[in-house]
Amino acid sequence: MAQLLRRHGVTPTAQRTRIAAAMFARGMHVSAEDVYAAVNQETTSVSRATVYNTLRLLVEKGLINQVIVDPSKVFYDPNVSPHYHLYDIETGELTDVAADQLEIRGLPDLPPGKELDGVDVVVRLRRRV
Amino acid sequence: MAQLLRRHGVTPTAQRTRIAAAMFARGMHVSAEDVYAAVNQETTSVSRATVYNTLRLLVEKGLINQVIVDPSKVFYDPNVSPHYHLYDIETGELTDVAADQLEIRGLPDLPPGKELDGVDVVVRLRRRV
DNA sequence: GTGCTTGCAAATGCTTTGCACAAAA
DNA sequence: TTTTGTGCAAAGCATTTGCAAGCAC
Repeated sequence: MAQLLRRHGVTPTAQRTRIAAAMFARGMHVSAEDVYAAVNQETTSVSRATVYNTLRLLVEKGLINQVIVDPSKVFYDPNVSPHYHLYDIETGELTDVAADQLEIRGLPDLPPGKELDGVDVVVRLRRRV
Repeated sequence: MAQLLRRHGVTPTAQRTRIAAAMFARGMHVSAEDVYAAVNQETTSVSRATVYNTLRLLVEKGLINQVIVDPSKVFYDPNVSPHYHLYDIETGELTDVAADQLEIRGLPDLPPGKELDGVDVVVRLRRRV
């Protein structure tokens, strides 16, 4: 884990290593609060400030991604390969869909001077009525 | 405007009419704070609470949509026909793309007991380097 | 008159920041 | 030793809520 951090230009402190390990161990989409809870399961040893700072840093360095699907909080995703999301608007459950399953055609011409940063696709689900 | 509200099952009070009018007049994506400012340009006459309550109500009743692209605040969109978004991550500018320009294929099978609520597509742009 | 609406201010919840202390280079 | 990281508590912001007074039907 320390290797991975260093390879991405992040100094691997004890706290950062534990946070990154927690993210990749779950392999799932988690909120900052989830990470805070996971890292501090036994004893409280990593502060909220450090959790938030580190998550921001890991996003900057490309180790994880932000997922913006819920207006009330941000999710973090250790899967940085191209993929899309299923989001259950009732339970909050967030699931990956591999990018090669889904084909998008007809992307419009981009405005001049702009380039593509990425395409987010969120398929919203609800309980069948 | 009052007609429109009534047709959607919303009792058209003075405040709600002004809020809805402000939304549709701009025809653009706005935040709650933008609406609050627009409605109170001259004299302060609609409270924040009412702006937030009314926007929530208009979303419930299907007159407008929420757009979730920015982790720090929600945008509201008076365009409820199917369409996607271009989002400039640097300027915050949000632009519509008509749905018929873009084709999505290979949507995965939905989990049992769930149905589609909608598909959000956000094309993120950045300044070309 | 009864029930929905409004507005104020207070509360909430996620996230960021200031600053002193500790650890890394 | 000079820079970088950590933690606490406080601050910040968008949004929601409790409650009393006002309007709709």
